[in-house]
Amino acid sequence: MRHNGAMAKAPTPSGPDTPPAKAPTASRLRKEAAILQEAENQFAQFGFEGASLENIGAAAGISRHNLLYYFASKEVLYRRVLDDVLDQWLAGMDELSHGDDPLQALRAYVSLKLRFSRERPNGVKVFTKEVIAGAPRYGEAITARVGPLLRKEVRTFERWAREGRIARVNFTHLMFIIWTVTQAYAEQQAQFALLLGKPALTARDFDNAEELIVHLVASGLAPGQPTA
Amino acid sequence: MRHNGAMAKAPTPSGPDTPPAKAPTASRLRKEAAILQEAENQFAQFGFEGASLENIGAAAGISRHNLLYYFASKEVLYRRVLDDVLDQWLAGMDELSHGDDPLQALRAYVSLKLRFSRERPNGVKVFTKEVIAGAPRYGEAITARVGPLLRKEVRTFERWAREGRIARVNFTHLMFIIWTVTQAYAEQQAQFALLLGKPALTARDFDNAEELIVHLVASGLAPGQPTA
DNA sequence: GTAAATTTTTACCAATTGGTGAAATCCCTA
DNA sequence: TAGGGATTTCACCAATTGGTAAAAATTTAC
Repeated sequence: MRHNGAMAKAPTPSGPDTPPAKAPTASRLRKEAAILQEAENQFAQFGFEGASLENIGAAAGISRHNLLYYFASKEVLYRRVLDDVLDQWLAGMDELSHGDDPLQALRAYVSLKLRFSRERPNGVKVFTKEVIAGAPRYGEAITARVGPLLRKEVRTFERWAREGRIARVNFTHLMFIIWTVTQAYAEQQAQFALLLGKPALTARDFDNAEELIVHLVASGLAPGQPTA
Repeated sequence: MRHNGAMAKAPTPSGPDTPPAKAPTASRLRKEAAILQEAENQFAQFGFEGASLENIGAAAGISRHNLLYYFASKEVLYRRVLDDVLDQWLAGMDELSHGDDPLQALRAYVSLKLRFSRERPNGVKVFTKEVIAGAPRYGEAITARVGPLLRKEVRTFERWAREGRIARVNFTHLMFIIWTVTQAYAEQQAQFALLLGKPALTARDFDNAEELIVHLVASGLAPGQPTA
């Protein structure tokens, strides 16, 4: 049950293995951020095995050896990238339960998730590639960090259903579907753009997607329907 | 507008570059099939760059050099894997337009697509990884082969909408969403299983998914609604 | 049974991979 | 300006990468 999450981004101020543990300088943080960003790009395009530290370093303007000074290994770097993505996602999920109106909360969640897909597509891509590969390096974190929040979310849905505010469907799968669809607009951007005959997806395309997704979810959850 | 599709699986019996062009023996076909299958597995797990011909060959029981005798290069092998997947998908898509009842046709399509995801998850994974990477090696085929069928499909939906049999939504995005959701149950199997607390997805899970997906699509397309 | 074609193996290549350990350099503080 | 920690570079490693060319072995055809 190790946590291992991204909260470790701020180095633990004390620990058995890190005697003094000074605060990292601003320049160090800047450099780490630059590395993380390039790592996100490269991992997104080539996956864990396919990406090379050499290229990541070059894109960030430093040598591979220097990169290894900031991040002890490829895997450490990779995990940090995933931690960042998961942090943002989970923060958004937490807000879902807090809304009053179910559909309004769902719309806000879909909107948030789509915005993330639009603004940080590469983060989404790294995560999905990890999952596609069978989550060999991040399965633990998914179980430990996503699982509890998902169950909490499902309980909220079930409460709403008991109150007759939404129809009762399989809420776990509903969450799977919402995740999948919103993330697809990051992952599959290239394909969607090709098929729409344009060089890239526009804000308008994301709006269209949001409208349709919300419409599908809303009509599927409209109370007083044949329960699915 | 080269076609380049998988119909080339059966070697063209005559051509300017292949003087006699004999039919491949059964043993050769068997060996090629074995290689293709292992390639599908390895590409699914490691992506194009991450997978190695050495391992693919080993898994298929032959040496890398021998593999290179059957497939001239890594990229040729990769394309053949994708061709196979696309062939099956497009065949299923073609049937969509042929149904009489829109919802029945959609249900059949969702079911077919999910079955494919269940039976050949690795094929789906290879395709999605290619798309995530920006379709650098298969974009042409997507444009040339998927594009026309998608447009035809959308026209069918629009006809149904004109006839008042389904509500009018953005049908292009609807297809994107149906693709995405059905394929997710292949790609993200590992994550879904983790979050469901089981070692792997079962037939039952796929049934639940199908039920919910069809429910969402059906209620979203129910005629006489606020058009989205 | 021999010739021809198909298949497999061997030898080789230049480039790249992630990573270790030590040396050199830089920069801030006292 | 001297000391000391932080940072960068240098040298090196064993392993692996996709691919070519040719020789060897095997199968097929006559």
